[in-house]
Amino acid sequence: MIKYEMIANKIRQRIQDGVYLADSLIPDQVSLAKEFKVSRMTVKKAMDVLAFEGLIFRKRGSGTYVKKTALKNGLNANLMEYEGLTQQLSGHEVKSQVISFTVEFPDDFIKETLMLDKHDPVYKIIRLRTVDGDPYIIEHTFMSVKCIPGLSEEALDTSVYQYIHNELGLQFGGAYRKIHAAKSSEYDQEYLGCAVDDPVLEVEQVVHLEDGTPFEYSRSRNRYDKRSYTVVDLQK
Amino acid sequence: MIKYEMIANKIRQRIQDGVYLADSLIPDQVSLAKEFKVSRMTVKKAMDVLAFEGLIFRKRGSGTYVKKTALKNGLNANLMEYEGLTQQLSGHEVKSQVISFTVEFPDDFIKETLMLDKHDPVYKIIRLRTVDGDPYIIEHTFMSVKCIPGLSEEALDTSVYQYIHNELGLQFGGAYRKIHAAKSSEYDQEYLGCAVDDPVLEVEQVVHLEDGTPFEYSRSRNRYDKRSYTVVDLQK
DNA sequence: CAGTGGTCTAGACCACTTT
DNA sequence: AAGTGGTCTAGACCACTGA
Repeated sequence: MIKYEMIANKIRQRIQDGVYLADSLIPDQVSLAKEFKVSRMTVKKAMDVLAFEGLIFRKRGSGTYVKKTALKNGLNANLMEYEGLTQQLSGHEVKSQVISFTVEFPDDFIKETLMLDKHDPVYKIIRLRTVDGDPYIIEHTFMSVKCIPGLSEEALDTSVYQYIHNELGLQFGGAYRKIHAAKSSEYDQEYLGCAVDDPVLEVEQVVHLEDGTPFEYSRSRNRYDKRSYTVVDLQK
Repeated sequence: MIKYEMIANKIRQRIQDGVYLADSLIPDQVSLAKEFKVSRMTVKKAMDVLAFEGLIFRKRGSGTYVKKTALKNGLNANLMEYEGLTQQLSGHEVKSQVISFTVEFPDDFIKETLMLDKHDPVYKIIRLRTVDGDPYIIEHTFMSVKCIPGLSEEALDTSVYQYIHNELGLQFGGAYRKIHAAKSSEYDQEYLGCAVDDPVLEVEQVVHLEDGTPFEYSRSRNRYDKRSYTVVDLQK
């Protein structure tokens, strides 16, 4: 439907198919505009998309090149976004076991973090995530009831994010994450089945809606031998 | 010089100054185009910049709004990019102590990771980074000599990245990072001065040039009680 | 239905690189 | 000097929102 996306898709396909080789020039914008029968601005916008994805880079006066790493990091880099554990480990049996699901009034920290009034209740969720039966992550989540009404244990079993997006029609606006190493607590050891001297990888995050409203604060403690956190920095 | 950047700067300033309030509408693109005496496309491009920075969001048919979190996360979020430790902790005395600086031929892993021939030498650098005299990070770095010729101990004392950018005139193309928790080794304990049962936060990274050439592989082991890794996800 | 932002055009000028 | 990508214009049409 949208022209510049269709052109971006076609060029991306050509890179993937080796029509345009890594580390070499691709046709100039004027030629591509002629080929696709669009204006040059539209071609440029398609190129902006591919540059954003890290597939190409441009040198003014010189031309547009395919990056050396286009095929290696390229296509899946975008899919590696944080969509929960479910999407990341396809081919394995990923399960969520709800250990507790309650509602309470927020303490001062949660109240400030989620920009709530002290009388606004929050869900408090503790979930154990297992892969092929082995415990990987124990996750403590606080979510604003005001933002996310009608959350049920059923939605927890599948994907909370799908519930928010599909059922409530809300858009995400991003997240702020802090990653630590920590000593495992007895609680971690019990649920993750890790040794007393095993550390854990803790990911603390605040997730926002499109308008900036923070709706979730969570801390997930990951078995250090099973999980790492990856970041792709595309130097925008 | 560039119009859309100047307009973006002015609008950003107005958000910062409270002329445009958080969680409320800003003037439509046609009005702004008239005010700044430019075409609407140019205003839109300025808005694209601010949307990318997470300051505003747009709803087709409705208007352009300032995000609730514009002031809180907004301006510094972009500066928080990875520029080494030096920029992150201003006001403290950050020092780099070079523990070893040698050149050798790459092992198989480094050869593959940096896309080298087995006869291409690499720098091997071990540095201890201290803040106000306290050890924070021990960093093992491998850099391609072919990519970064003429690296000296002098450049290590200040900033390797500045040397690459200013002296060699090379552009960065981003990085791929993997963050783990790990048990501290005797080596860590010696240099970081941490206890036997202290974990470390390990950041493993491959840094690329603009054209995709990987020029650095490094593993930095951080004192778990002093350092964490933060990620801002703007949901592009 | 009026107003909003998103897309697209055809053409212009500019900054820059390469020959 | 020729060719590249970046910016900008004035105007058009579209999809969507909200009164």
